[in-house]
Amino acid sequence: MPSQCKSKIDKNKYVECDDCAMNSICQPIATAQQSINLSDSYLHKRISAKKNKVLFQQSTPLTDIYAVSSGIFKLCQQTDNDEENIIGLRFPGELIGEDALYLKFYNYTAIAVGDSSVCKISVEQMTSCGKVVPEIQQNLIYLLSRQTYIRQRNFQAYIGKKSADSLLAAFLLNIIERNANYTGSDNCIELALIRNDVANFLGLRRETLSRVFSKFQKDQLIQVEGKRIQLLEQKKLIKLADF
Amino acid sequence: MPSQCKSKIDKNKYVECDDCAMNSICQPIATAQQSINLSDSYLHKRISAKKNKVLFQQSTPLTDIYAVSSGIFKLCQQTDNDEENIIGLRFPGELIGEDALYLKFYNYTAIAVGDSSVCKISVEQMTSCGKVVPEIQQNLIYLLSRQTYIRQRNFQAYIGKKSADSLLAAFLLNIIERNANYTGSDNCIELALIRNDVANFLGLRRETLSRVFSKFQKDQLIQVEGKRIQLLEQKKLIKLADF
DNA sequence: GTTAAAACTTGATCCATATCAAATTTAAAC
DNA sequence: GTTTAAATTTGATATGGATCAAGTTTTAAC
Repeated sequence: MPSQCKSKIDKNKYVECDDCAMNSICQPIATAQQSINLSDSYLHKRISAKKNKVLFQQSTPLTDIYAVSSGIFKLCQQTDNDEENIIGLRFPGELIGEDALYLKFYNYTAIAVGDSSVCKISVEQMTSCGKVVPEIQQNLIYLLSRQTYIRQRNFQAYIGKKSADSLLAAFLLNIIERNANYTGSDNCIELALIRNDVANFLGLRRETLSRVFSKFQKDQLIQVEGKRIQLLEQKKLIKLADF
Repeated sequence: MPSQCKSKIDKNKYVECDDCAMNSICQPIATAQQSINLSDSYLHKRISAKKNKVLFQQSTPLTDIYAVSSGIFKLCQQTDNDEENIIGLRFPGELIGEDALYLKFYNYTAIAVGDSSVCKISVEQMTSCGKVVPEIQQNLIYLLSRQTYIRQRNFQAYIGKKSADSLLAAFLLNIIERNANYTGSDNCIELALIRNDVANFLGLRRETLSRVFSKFQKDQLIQVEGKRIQLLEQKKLIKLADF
């Protein structure tokens, strides 16, 4: 039996630090000498970001990496044909910009979908700290290896999928899984994204996406009420998604 | 004018250590005390892997991470419907299995496409070394951040693309870029993969892929001779790929 | 080299998604 | 609250890729 789905997520709710990917590099560290509180040096917590706020622009030099604290961010790239492609989404507890650690430049633009908030770490200052506190290095390794795994899993979810049904099924399962800790539900989500953005991300037209949503509802696979989407038949969706 | 393309790549050619993603964690490290040669402790160089050799099976515990030294490996997953999905390819200089550092389990099966070779690092032994030689940690951070970037870039290349034309264009540009250092060519590749595997990876049927290959040749975008593929109109392909 | 199997290509038809068009619902601005 | 714009849905038609079928080429086995 599916777990109860809260009718509305508290807009002011931040992700728990324990559920945040940045946790390993933002918590106080107990060393032989003392417990260092890093929040004073390189960490800024829960900075508010209004709807459509641009965290950083594609091609600008890396200065900070972020973790989503509340809300959703979309990662966009301009194509040669001057269209905007959404190439990723980030939910509470997830990192933004950490893939620029290697390149030193951001390679997409990050935009707040609705009113949101982020925690922010200065890369320069963290690197300085890392030279004197080895634990920071170890924690960064953990963070990056976890991130590598997540990226791979995300890639697998979409590569080789073409049918609109399997794409939407994969998308819904993916975002609900990624938000389960934050929302407290493993079958339901309040998705602030408009359909147009979802279609853009999946490479479908909005009309097609709308039709698949309608079909899934008719077939009793999902239930939609405004922004709220609930999965009714998780197993059938997994089969559809070809996981 | 496109650079000359060698008619055949030397089958016995290994990737240069300087061009290998594993480089940062496999080279001798100069410490205050001494230069440590890690090849004695956790590194096995250039192990031969015959065609169809399985490096590791999906769901088995992580023991080693690999770098391709020569040849190509395909990463496969079994779906619920018992089909084999190719969810990734690895070329010389690229890592395999490093995304399991977080999960501790491999989440795909790695198979040699043709006769190949790999360098292999024991995770357990490397971790032990890392505790006494801090430089190893720093190098591992570099490696993982680079890998995170590569994954993101790879993801971007395919997400949101549906047309067979754009998928193949993106694929060709992607693999030629990834192999440029190894092959010495930025517009040409000898692809050991059979078309069936390419189609599987891209989520197309082999007939469709064949037709797109034919069309690209007719339109003078590429030139194909057996396994050898040369890009003639890189700019048009970039436009097609919607990069 | 000969034979058999595997890989690749091409054609015809069918179906899923894109496209074009218009109506309806929802959200934002005033 | 009213007005306006944005988002979403639904219908009709066109198109691109899947599917089925058969032939050709390439590769592997002997």
